[in-house]
Amino acid sequence: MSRYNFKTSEAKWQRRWRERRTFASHHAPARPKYYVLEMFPYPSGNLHVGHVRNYTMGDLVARYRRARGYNVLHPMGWDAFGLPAENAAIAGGIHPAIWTAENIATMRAQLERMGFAYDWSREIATCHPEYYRHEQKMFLDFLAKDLAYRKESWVNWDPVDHTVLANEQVIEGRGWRTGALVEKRLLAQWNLRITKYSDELLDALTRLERWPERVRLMQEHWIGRSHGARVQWTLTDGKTTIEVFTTRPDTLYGAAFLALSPHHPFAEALGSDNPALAEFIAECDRIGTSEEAIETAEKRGFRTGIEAIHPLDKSRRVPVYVANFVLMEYGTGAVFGCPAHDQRDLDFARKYELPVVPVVLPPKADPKSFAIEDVAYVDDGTIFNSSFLNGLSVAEAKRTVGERLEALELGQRTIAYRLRDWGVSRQRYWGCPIPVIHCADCGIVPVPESDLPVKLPEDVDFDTPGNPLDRHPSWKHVACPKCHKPATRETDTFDTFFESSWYFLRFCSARAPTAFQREAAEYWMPVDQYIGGVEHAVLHLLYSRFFVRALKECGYLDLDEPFAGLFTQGMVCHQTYQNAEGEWLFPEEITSDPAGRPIDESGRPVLAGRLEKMSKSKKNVVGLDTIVDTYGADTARLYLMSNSPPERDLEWTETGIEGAWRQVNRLWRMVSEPSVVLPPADSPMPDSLDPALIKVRGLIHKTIAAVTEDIDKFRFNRAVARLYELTNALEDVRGEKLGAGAVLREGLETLARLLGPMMPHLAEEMWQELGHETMIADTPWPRADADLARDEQVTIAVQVNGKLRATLDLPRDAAANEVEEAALALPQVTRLLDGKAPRKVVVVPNRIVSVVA
RNA sequence: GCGGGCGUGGCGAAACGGUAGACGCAACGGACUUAAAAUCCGUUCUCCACAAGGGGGUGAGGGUUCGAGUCCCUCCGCCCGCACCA
Repeated sequence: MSRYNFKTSEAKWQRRWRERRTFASHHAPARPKYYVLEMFPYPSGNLHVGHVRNYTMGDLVARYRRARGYNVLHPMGWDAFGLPAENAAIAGGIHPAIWTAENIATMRAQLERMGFAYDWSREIATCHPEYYRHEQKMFLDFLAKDLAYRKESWVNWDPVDHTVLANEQVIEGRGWRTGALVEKRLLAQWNLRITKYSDELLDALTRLERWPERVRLMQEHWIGRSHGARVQWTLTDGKTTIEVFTTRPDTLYGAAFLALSPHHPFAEALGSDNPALAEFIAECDRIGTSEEAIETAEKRGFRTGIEAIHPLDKSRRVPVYVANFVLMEYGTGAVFGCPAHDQRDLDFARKYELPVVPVVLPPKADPKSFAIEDVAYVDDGTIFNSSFLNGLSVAEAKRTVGERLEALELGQRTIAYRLRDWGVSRQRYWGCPIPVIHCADCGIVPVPESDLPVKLPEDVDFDTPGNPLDRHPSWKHVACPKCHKPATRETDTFDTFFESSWYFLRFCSARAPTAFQREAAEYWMPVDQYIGGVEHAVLHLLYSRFFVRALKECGYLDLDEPFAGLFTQGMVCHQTYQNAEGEWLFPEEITSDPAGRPIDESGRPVLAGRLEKMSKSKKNVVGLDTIVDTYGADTARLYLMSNSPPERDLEWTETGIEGAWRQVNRLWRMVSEPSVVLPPADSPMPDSLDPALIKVRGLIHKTIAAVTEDIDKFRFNRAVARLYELTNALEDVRGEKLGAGAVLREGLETLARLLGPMMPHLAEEMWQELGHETMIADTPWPRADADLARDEQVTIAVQVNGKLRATLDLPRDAAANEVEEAALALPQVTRLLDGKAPRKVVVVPNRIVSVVA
């Protein structure tokens, strides 16, 4: 019984693909192209099983499309800037560039061992000046087009990483990498004007038909377009006007107060001569970052003593508060409160004993008795208590009041967005330098293009916290390009999402002297199939969509969207173990006591924890090298594609990978020790076959059709099941039947070709063993013969009153009346009909007969 | 709170509105073996029955339909995203 020798086989085919440059892709405008891309990895040190699942899917698609005749681009590179490299430098004294390069070498070798069909000639690493120089140029172009600007603003500060974070990088008030509570800091930093494209980024989502609905919804919500109105309120001091934004101008007559953000300019101005208010504002900032505030989120206000005059009824006054829940960054930083129709305003009004006047009457409610208790009424109804708006619906009132405000020049209808500009400055070393110079006389001066790239200095020290670029003895001191007087470089570097926002363009012409060659990009783009984790649903995917728009505006290329098709795969999970103290344990640390209960090395009981995403901290990581050493790349690839739908999480189990290994050996045995003598390759199929073999041939062609459809629809787990089914059927092909060898050969060759994208080494080995000189990688995808795939006999279910009572085996496409007759003649049916005629009979051709007694 | 998704055997899961549980894992029984591994054959939703056969079954309840895991309504549970966005 021979075992498949994956070690020699996998190395052999990897070498052959490499030597023949099988997967190098070439610009060929006449051919249909297909660009497959997996989100490129951060070179953290080792590839993990989750990466491999992602890349196996991409590789499967790439090889499949190649077999289908497409000119495929399938590149790989490294998202090489980032904090872990810098942290390694701080902890271990190794330079980030060296740490990164070593990790890349390790991970590239791991990718090669998996046999992925990448065009390695296009490999890029974003930390190379040959890469990042181009984004420095882009930034200068953005500056020229006013798509980049510098602004002092309240930013998210991660106290662990000592850097600013973008809004998208703050999850539940914590830094996305460190989990540390984010603080608010007032800093000048560079922003990219993503909000310029708010409408376009939102509206174009509907055209991204091959994106998951959920990702589109997340982006839609993130952009957060709200229709409303701006309304001017004059204060009783007679000189100040406060503008508020509202989505409910129809409730203007229900206004009970005005609330300003603590950072609203007028609030700050009042605070400067009111110590109590200044203290309140300071407190808001303090509490705003504490854990307690995020959990309790108590609404608090400071009554300024000033009143605002109702814009549509000068006789009415409402108090003006400074309130902790009003955000300066959204709308105008000021709101009017209508307690009857907004829950938060109601809570605030109850706390400060403000009047609650309903202005929207629910359907069928009595205007005399309707009152708000603890719950604000937020649904549609009829406007009342509202002067000229009385009797209108909410929608009508919004329009009418909008028109009136505009006529009186007291406001206008407008749109507000949740999306804010993307802050890209990071106070760290291991990133792309921002190519500007600060000059005392000339202000901010862009680095001249001829001076690009601004390279990172190599001689930096990490002994003290903070940004090493800032304290480097010489790097930042330069002459101002304009006036030539001493000036300093910007020492912030770009957010690393800057690099990943355009790498897919660089791959189109990875060695071009410019960022990319326009014709190459316009040929290959957009990416036809992009594959990665859902964690980038707003971050990377939104930034990239913005980038292609910004680059288009700067004249780089004509492209609307970067990714035509997107697939977000699930995570790979694994069993975890914890002891009574909640400490995570490695599986090797666990033994069992005499009663068979799991215990740790010191005899304490162990709890089998829940399935968790593999992570070092939870000690449930399965090492990729161990898997490949034990079972080979194809077995790992097969297991990762089987058992779970690709979008769902996959549980890693030892028994599961062993099952895949059994299948690999079964397939190998079927070709190396076939149960029947096979005719030579390319022999014709005999004219007559045993009926059982005709069925097997039918299955072969059904499998081709089904696997093709499954791969097209990203149902890899079903494709695997289909292939197992065919394998099971081929195992039953025995020599005594007429034509067995020829059918078995057809079946095995089909299997090898269908397995090609999934288990490429084994497929090549099978193909060679079957006597072929060619490679599967160069063999077209098999075609299903529809005539062969069609069954001549079909099994038809017979239901009586909705219950299955019998089945009928009949020739395919039998006439409906014959099928009905046959069904009604069945004893199981006549018994239930009890001599009576059926009330109704429904015949679905080749499927079912439904009899109603 | 708002938005979205999902509930099917012991487990991962299949199922154009048409024979629920394909395929795999695990388990059990058997063959081969001195033995084990590997391999092969068989059983495995559940209940009644020796069997033939029959009843029940896709989170719960209702509805549409000749026919519902699938469509509609109500509820329960789990997961994810956003969260003071005015």
